[in-house]
Amino acid sequence: MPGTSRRKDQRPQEITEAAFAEFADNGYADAKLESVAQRAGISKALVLVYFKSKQALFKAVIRAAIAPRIEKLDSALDTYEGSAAEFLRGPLIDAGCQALKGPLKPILRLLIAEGPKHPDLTEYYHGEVVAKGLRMLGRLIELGERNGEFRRTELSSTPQLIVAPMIMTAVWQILFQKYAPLDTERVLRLHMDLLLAGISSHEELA
Amino acid sequence: MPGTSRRKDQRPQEITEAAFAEFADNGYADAKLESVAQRAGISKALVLVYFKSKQALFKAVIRAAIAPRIEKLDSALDTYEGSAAEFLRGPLIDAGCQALKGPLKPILRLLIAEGPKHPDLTEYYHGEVVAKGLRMLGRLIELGERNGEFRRTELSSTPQLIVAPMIMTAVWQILFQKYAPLDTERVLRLHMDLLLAGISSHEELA
Amino acid sequence: MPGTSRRKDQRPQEITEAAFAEFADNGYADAKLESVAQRAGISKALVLVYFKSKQALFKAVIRAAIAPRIEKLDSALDTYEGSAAEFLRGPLIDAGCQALKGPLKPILRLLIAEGPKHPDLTEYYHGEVVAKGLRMLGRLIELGERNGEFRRTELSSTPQLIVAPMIMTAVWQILFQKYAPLDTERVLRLHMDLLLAGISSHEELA
Amino acid sequence: MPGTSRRKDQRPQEITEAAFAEFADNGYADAKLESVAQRAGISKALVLVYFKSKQALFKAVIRAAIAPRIEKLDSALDTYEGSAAEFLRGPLIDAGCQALKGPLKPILRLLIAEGPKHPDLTEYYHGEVVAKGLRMLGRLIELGERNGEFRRTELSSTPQLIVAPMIMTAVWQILFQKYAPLDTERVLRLHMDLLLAGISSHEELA
DNA sequence: TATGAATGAGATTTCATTCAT
DNA sequence: TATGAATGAAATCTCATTCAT
Repeated sequence: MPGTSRRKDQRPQEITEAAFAEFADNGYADAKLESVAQRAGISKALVLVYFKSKQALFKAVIRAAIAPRIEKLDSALDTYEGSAAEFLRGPLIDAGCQALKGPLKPILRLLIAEGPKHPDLTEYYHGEVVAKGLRMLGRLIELGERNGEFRRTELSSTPQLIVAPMIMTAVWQILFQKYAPLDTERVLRLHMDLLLAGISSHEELA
Repeated sequence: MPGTSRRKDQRPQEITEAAFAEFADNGYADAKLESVAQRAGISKALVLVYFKSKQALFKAVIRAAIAPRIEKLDSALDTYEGSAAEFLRGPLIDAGCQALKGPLKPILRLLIAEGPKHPDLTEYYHGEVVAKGLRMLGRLIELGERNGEFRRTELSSTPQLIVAPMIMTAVWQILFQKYAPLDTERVLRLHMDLLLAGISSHEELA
Repeated sequence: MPGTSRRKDQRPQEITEAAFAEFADNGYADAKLESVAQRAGISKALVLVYFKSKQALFKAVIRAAIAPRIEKLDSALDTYEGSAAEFLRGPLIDAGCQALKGPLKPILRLLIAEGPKHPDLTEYYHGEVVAKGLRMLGRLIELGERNGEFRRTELSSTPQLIVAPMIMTAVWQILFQKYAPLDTERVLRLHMDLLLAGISSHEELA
Repeated sequence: MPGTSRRKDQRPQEITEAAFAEFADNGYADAKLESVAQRAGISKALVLVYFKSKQALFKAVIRAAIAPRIEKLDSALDTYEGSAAEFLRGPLIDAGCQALKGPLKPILRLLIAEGPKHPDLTEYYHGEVVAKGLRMLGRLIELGERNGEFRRTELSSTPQLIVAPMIMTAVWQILFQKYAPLDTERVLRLHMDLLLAGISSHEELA
């Protein structure tokens, strides 16, 4: 029954949420606008009123899923007080666990599958999320080095290594969680232990 | 073309190779049997004579791409003579670099994208390649611990951490290589340095 | 805008004008109510308040475009004083040129394209415009024959021949004006010269 | 039942013929591939195997309908022996009558309706058919003038006037044939009489 | 009157798959 | 074995039209 004139401004979000679920479940190609519409409780056509095409919807979904991460990152380190090591062990691992419980895996999966066809998406994701996050980590390591917490290594210029286990875990859980579960927190914590042991400047003194 | 090369037993391989290229270029959904046939220099219909369906072809492709990795792994460590650290720094990093130059990325991409729809594939991949490799790495670490090379850590029970940077690099290069290239060898080497520093039993004290 | 100009009775005309432009530009099938509404500065729904359907709008547009022609015709000859030949050379050619500068071409195009689906439209057009005009031309020729200006021919019963070049020119300009422009006035004038030469009663006697 | 492997080379023509009928009946926009397929006794999909899209099919149809006219034109005048006037009265009128019985009207209707959206089609039609035909007529008139059959007029540079009644008749029959039939041959013959009277160098006086 | 929101119906197009040869 | 010809099923997208406000 048309003309219900419902919350127009909620609709886009309702749709992207429904679409995110559909895309996450089935991947881009197997996602059907029909299903998206059903999940959102609306007609197929209305989806296309709000998003010009399936592709446009997809991009909107990815952006909408990514956007919230951006703000968190920005303020995370700035407001932090404490040693670099404590940050790595505390907030960073927490953030990693959160991400792995949240939509990181679907996003990663969708990006890996469809990214090569949508360079603008990967560029956006890299610029807005990844590069920023890595820069922050790089600065953190440098801080630790200047502090004397860490010895000088090349880690600050390759901060990807800090989060590599997070990516690995995501991939693992996407592929193998069913046959060989991997405990996120345990992995991240162990990695951080080893990494900190590897870069700390002096525990060997003791 | 060597004698029109129409021997029945070469065909399957010719087709899976063509199909691998097509799948790698376009992903599963956008791969067209027509293109596969063209790449293989045969007719679309013949593809389906050898492989009952697109899905069956896909599975065959993945298996064919994975199979060669299996044998390599098996013999790698057994025949090795030298310290655990040397193995990690030498053959392992080499293998990682090789994999990243070879078909690891396409395979990873295809598995991540389509894996959830083909549990048998991921199970197979896990059982035949991943689990074996990780077991080997676990044993290697234990060996080093018994050697006295490494201190006792939980690494041997979470050997994924050893290869996490390889996965991370693959993902990175799939997504961002265009905007922010990442040098495989440098990453793997740095990671190994830090990891070994983290687990070494620090004779450096002496 | 004169006082928001929202007087109910202007609306229909505003809409048919907008619609005429849209139909003329895109043809019936490719004309979109959305565009009509935009051109008229109103909402799509309001178009359908005034005209029950796209088809109804189309008919109204054609009628509105045709209507003004009717009156002109009626009085044209009645008030004319002078010889038949002078009328053909003067007012008639002028009218033809006017028509070809005005909406004759769009109307013709729309009628030809959509007419067969709307017999009532073509019937109306024929009855109200074409037949009347032709009857007038027939009477004019008869007048000239009685006058002695023209010899007796069958032209008076086939007055379409008098305006054939006008139709031809319209069609030509619709299709080929871009590649091979045709000068309206030159064509009509030449035709009239030849026609009058063909029917005049005796100048060859001299 | 697939695989019938019928006359592959007849199919394109079968399809264009079916499509011509469908387009002629319904116009481009209302023509449905489904109907075309039915008329051709094949499946919708097969139409698109032979013609990449509806538009491509349309163009092929127009070209196929036009092509045969081209050859006829070329040889028409060249082989003719006799006076210019005889040609105009004989073969030309015959050709006109033929055209009006044949597919001229549908082609004209389709071109008028869709031409503006397909400039390549109208350009092709103009170049291959119209311009050639008109050039021929122009030469014919000049011939007659040199013969002494005709007096010097501008007709040779505006030969469209010779065929204007043909176009007019086509348009008339498309629109009004039902309410006010127009006899093709009578119209063309009368026009030719008047035209020849208008341009003849009137030795008839003597 | 006027509109924004919503939908239903339908058409083109794509492609894996089948079958006769 | 090998293929060309053919099709069925499905999915995106378009748009006139409706309805509640």
